[in-house]
Amino acid sequence: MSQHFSIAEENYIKIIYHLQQTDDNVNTNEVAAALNTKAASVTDMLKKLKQKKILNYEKYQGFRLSEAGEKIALAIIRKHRLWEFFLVEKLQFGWDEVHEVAEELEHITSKKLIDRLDVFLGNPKFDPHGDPIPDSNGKLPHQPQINLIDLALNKLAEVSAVGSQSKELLDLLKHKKIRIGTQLEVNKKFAFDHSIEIKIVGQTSFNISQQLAQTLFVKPLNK
Amino acid sequence: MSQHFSIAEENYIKIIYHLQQTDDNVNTNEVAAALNTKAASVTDMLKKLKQKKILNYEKYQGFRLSEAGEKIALAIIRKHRLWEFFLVEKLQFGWDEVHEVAEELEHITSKKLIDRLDVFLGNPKFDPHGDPIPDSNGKLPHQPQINLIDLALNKLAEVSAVGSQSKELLDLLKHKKIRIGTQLEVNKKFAFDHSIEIKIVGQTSFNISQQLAQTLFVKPLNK
DNA sequence: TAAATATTTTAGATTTGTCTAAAATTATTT
DNA sequence: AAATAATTTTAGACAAATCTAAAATATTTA
Repeated sequence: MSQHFSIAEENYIKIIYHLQQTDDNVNTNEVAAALNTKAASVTDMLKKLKQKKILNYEKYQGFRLSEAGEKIALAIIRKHRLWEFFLVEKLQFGWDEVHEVAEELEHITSKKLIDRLDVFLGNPKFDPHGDPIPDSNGKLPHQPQINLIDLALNKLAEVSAVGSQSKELLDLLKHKKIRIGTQLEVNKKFAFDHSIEIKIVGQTSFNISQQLAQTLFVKPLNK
Repeated sequence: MSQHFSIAEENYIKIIYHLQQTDDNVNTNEVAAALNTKAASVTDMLKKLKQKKILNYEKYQGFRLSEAGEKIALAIIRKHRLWEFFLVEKLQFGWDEVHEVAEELEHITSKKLIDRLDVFLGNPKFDPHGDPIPDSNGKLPHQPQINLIDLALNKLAEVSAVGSQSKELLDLLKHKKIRIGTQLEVNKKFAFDHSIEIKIVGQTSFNISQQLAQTLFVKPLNK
């Protein structure tokens, strides 16, 4: 029946999925960089994935996952995000320390396990970083969020997701006391460096860089 | 620092640990049979484990884990049994369907994860099959008791421990008026469903399921 | 558009864990 | 204690996933 994939294959599938969200054609070097490996190794794996009908790929022409490949990617992402939710909600991990552990847990194969875990956690729709969790059919919940940098002035909004899971970013957010669900508004935008002044509800306002504002996503609240 | 072991190595370490509990010298064929592999493959791995100081091994002379090896084995067994407990208590798996999933989960490396899971589960001392769970230092809980299912017929015994603290189990035990110190004997064992008929001192006898009998531990009394 | 540069693929090696078949060693029988 | 049987190890091969170095192709630039 359904094929089995090695951990190495799964890691390629997942990375290619993420890369093709922004690029319409993924290329070898990007994947090599993301997986911390060499271009030659990537080519070898691409051939294998193509042969397994997971990948649409022609030599030198770039590649994308096939429909079957996307389904597999979403199943892995579902596992990753549900485990992250578990680690934070049930085992009191910080949201900045769950990523590596979830990288291992996402390769546990039992479908029954993950569907039961989903129920046990109360069918969460978003992981601790605000990323949407696919349901057991691979459907992603829709979330109408915008980039913080595009938020209108003095409009209340709620932080709904972060653009990366890097230690550096999470450390900065912890320090600024910004987390998923934090309510804030933008008071001023500075043209000089594109930094913005924000005010978190119940705190005094402060400045954040353009770079930070671009990695934060918010859901406007109708006040 | 502390070495890292592959999944294959961990599986060998675990099997050798289990085998050396009953044999004083483990041999190649036993391991091959237990791991569903060939004797030649076992020999290859033995050399590697010896070189890593995990195994006391001389050609043709049989082998046992070194002290370091036993520590590693106990850490893996700890993970396996805690995950089994989690699956049964939190995700409503049947006690008979957890083994394969736990075989995968036991190789997740994070020590922090497993210690937090331990706390989350309430520091259980026995897994759903009644097997003792090593603590975070690798110490096994002392167990001078036997499983109720192994109690000889018509031999008086005293309930000394329960295999879990789950609400469901405790609810059932309350209803059946079974608590620590209760004196009882087994009158009959039924092969069909492995249920047993027990008689609590001063009460009429009744049947209990295999599952319940396996979560109860008793200390035989010399009457 | 031809040359220079960057990207991608191929060729051939390496490591891990496995295998089969044959040789070496140990254990058992008669 | 010699012959037979069983076990264990060695030798050599293979698949998966990786690597380096070189060749092939595509892209950019002058």
